[in-house]
Amino acid sequence: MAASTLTEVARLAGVSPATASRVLNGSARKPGPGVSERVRQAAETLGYIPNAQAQALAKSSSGLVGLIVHDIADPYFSAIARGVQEVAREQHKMVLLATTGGTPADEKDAVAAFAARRADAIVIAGSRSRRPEDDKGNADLAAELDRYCRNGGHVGVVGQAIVGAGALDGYHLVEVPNEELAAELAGKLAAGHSGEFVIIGGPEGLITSDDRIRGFQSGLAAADRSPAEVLRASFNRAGGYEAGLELARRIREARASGASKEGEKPGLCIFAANDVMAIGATAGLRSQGFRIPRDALIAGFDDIETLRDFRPGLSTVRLPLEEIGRLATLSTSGPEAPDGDGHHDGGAAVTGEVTLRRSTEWTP
Amino acid sequence: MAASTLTEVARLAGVSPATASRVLNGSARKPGPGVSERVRQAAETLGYIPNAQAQALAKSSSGLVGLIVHDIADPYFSAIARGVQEVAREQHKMVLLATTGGTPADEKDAVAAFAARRADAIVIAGSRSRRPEDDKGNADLAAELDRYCRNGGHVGVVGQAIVGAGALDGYHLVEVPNEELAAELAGKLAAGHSGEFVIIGGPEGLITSDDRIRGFQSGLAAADRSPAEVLRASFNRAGGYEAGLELARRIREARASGASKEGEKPGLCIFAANDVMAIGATAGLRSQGFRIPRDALIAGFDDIETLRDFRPGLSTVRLPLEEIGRLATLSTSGPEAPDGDGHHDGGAAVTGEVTLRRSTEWTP
DNA sequence: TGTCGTTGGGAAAGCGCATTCCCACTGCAT
DNA sequence: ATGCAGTGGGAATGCGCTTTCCCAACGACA
Repeated sequence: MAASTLTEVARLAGVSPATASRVLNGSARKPGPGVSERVRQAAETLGYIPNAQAQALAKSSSGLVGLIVHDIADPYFSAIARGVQEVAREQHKMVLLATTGGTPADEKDAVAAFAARRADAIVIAGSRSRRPEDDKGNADLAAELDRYCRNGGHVGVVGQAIVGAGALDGYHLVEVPNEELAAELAGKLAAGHSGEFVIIGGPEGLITSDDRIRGFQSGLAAADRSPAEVLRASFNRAGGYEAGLELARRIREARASGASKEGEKPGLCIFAANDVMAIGATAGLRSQGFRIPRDALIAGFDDIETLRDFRPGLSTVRLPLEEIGRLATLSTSGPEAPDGDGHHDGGAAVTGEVTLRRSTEWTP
Repeated sequence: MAASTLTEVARLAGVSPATASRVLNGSARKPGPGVSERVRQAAETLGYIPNAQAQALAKSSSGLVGLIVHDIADPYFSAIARGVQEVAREQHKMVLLATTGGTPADEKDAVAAFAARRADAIVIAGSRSRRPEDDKGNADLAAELDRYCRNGGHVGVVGQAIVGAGALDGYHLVEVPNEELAAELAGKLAAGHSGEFVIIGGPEGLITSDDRIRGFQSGLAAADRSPAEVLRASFNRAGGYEAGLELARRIREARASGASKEGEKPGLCIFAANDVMAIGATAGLRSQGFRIPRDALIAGFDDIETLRDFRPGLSTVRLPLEEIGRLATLSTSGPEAPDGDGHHDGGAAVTGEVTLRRSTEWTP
């Protein structure tokens, strides 16, 4: 038994398919009440479910929103996904999920797949990269996106503009003031910590990471502190863990050389470019017997939900992740917001909040 | 500029649409090499992207996998989602996401939407409910699913059979031995704890929760212990937190009445029906000044990834969540596995592992 | 009473593709 | 030279729905 079609419903109701279509889907023309009732009855008894594919084909709009993330199980992305999902639901759309691990080539494939499905909008979360080895991939991705936009698609980008993408209509950006917030964080940390700073960042070229690092450094500079050394690792917990091990080694050396002592105010304050790295670093340090904030201070970025139950409370920058997902999605469908701030589209901007917790608070 | 169509490609290549279709999509009939090359060229220069909607309509198979979860930002679900996503990717399918908060009515809507999109398969994660107030919703959901299956759809269910769904072909179950594992956990905990047990469960009727509670009780019984009292709360962190507050009150009373003393081996061992509840409960207790495992022992269930960085290490039952997602998805597309175990389909089963950590380990 | 605007419904033309025929042509055995 | 299977390509149909166009019936107005 195949699913019943509009034609069958129409026949049962004794009307034409055209009429049936008019009553069952929100058409401009409203048929007479008697007819409507008959059609609705027929649809009910047949258990009619409209074929969305056919609808999409006929009116070339699919009711689909594509979402591209690095990893859906990463709390940062799943929070954004929740926001996207909410808006999609409100708009009676469905979200199509693609996870890419951040590889531009995979992201390009995802965009192509979304385009093939004629998704009404695409939301891209996750940092773009500027690494030379990704140039080719980025160019391809940008080309794919441009094509998608030229064909009438809308893309909402979280964080930063797509490298190399044209300034087309259809691009919408949710700006995250990573640099400013990182600077502010640095300032506040510098006020409470007189020792050294070190940064755990993602791979060089990862824009979000770079922005945060740059911001942090400039914040340090503004507080008359010398620039922090930057450790590079992958932009996830594993990377943070690695870096944590390395830092443990250094602390141990400092202790051995007498440059610092256990029980003293820690000489090191770590800034990890995102929370999961901070968590990883904490785990790495802990595995070597070091404690936060006893032996080192540490701060992260994002304020992912997981932190609520992380001990010690991690200092970080609160980002309204769910809201970011919402905004990115809304921007793709919203009214063509009047442009006033120099962007080529009505992009939205969010703000964050520096949140100091116990991980950067040393008490004798 | 609208996206170019197969017909345009065909015209450019100087062939018929039929031929173009044959070369660009894996058809059984392979056109001659000269023609193929021309068509491919034309497609390339036009930037042709096949319209998946039209393809789906024509061959009635959409390459879509629907995934239904309660909340995509819950680590339990996002881990499963990751598994589903992986398999989908391997099979060159895309996943459609729906989050329902566990409401049967919403789940029914999601199934209908997936059916409308002619999803090749639907994976339902998240516990079904048996509560009377959900009877109607469950029945509707089951009816919707039955219809979907009868129309040739495949559904993969995580955990337990759909209440009220017929024993149709098309249902595939990934069995999770919640009851057995909970019993095993109870046994191991009873070996190390001579005091009282209390269970924090989800709402009565939530099958996963009920299964785990029943298992835990029978495990206690097997160890000659009296049944634990069951506290009911919502099946998430907030529910756990509530329960944690209540338990804090009780511990305080016990202390006040002299029934227990601070610094003594805790008289209470808590079993939360899932990890996020356990985490919530821990937070609730902590907010009242109580510590784990100093003032109470606690264990959870699932071993979500978040636990890796949760202190104290939470005793739990390790479930291969990602694998569960994978299996559920594979089961919907796999070979019609020979049936031998009495199920009406080739359902898969996973196993878990009791994992004891510091949260249930009291040291003076 | 005749004409004109309105209304409610049907017929038909796609939307972009897959696929089933069908045809022209080749190479081979008879 | 005739028949045949086999091959590579095109024409046409249909997937299920929307939407434009068209037509009949109806009321109102002069």
